[in-house]
Amino acid sequence: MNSSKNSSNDHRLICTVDIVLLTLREGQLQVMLLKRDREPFDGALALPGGYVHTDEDQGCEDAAQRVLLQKAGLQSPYLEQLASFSGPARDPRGWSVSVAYFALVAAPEHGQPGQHWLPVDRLPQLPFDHGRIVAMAVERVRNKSQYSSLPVYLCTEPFTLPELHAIYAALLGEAINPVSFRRKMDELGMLEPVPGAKRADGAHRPAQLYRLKDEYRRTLRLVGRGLNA
Amino acid sequence: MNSSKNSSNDHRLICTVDIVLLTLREGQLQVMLLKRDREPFDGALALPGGYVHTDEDQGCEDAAQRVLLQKAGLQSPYLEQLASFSGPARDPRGWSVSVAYFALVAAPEHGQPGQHWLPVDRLPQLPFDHGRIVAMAVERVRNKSQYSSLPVYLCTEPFTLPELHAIYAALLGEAINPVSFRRKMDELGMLEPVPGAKRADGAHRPAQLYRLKDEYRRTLRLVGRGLNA
DNA sequence: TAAATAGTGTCTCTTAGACAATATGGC
DNA sequence: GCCATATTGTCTAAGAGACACTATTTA
Repeated sequence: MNSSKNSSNDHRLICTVDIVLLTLREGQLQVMLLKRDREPFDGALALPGGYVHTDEDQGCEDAAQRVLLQKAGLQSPYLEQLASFSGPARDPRGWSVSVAYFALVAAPEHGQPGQHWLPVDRLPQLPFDHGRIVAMAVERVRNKSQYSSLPVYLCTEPFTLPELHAIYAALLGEAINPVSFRRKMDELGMLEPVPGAKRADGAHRPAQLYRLKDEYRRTLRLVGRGLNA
Repeated sequence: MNSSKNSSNDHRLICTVDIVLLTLREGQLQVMLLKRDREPFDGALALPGGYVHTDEDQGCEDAAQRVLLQKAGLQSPYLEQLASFSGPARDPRGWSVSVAYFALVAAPEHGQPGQHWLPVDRLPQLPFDHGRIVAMAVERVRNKSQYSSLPVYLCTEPFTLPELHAIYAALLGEAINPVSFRRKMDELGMLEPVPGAKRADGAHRPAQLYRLKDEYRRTLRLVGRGLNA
């Protein structure tokens, strides 16, 4: 049965990667969108993405890194697979699978030309199913922020504890007890003070600068019991 | 540049789904494997899987449900997307993407013919990258069991609290304080006692039987602060 | 030295775990 | 009634939040 479908070519389909590149600026989680320069949806703002190149990529994550470098000029920020999205209708070119990733970076000083950073809570309608993809990425990031060190990847090193505290609070959308916050960061043992370095930022006591310990630079740390926000 | 690759056919590739079907029997998490009846790896034990059928599936999840029905005779147990696995070498047929799902079922009375249930902690070498896929599924399930109602999908309804307690303990691999466990289940408000129904199981007080409230039948509940095991 | 934020000490409150007491069915 | 496990009550301990206090800088 079904012999007419059994050539393996019948099972080949379009496979792309899409990147939800997130940062925090002005206290808001923002996503990077690019203006598309080809059909479909030529001219629309959309997630950076592209085809998987089977001749060079060793996996979809390679494709994601490639897209990130080419389209955002970024080398290896925090990158995590989000989920795959698939179906006959999400891409007008036909039945497709997109393996979506999300990446976190510290707010870039100068965006590259053509990059548009938009607050994730006030996005226009996006092409394909990019709206859903962004929504899932945001949910994942907010959720993980409750019980992990994920938000450090939104900071430029070195950073102060008050700065990191503000980032957690912005992500979670609520105040976090500063005493508990310090206790937790202390327990995690992931940060080390930069000797003698402080950040003065007004007419008051300057804050100690911290950096990630090397051994935690590429690893998430989990907070016992979460931040209990 | 690259104009030689720009026909969309160059970007089509093999896409499959694989299912990690898990259950708990004899206090162990076990995974269902099938003996493959074709190349590659003809005759080897492997995860049930199959090609995505672009002519009938509305998405990879449809394909997963289809595979689950055809190969395990199961209709819609708990099913969740795990992750996608891809690369040039994982499948000898060429560069491929597999969207992996995991599913939970109560221990089936009589396995279907050809099904092999093996404890996840003592698996032989598996073909493709199925070993890695199973490992990730197990990690996900154990992790989610710490702070959600996921394990109820491993129970046959109705069940008693001591039964559910034993399932959590087996999954997490450690004792759980029974008083805290009851408190948590109570707070979740997800279970309701089946009026008058008890399960007698020896020369002692029988236990109250519970069932999932309808509104929670397809939803995970999250435990505040987890089970703190 | 006043103002302002950084950072610490400590008390309180919530919640998890320990343990003891009670309940109930089979024998 | 005895045994074994179910179920509940209550005390204790650990950890989170509140709040007050000290530290350190600029103006």
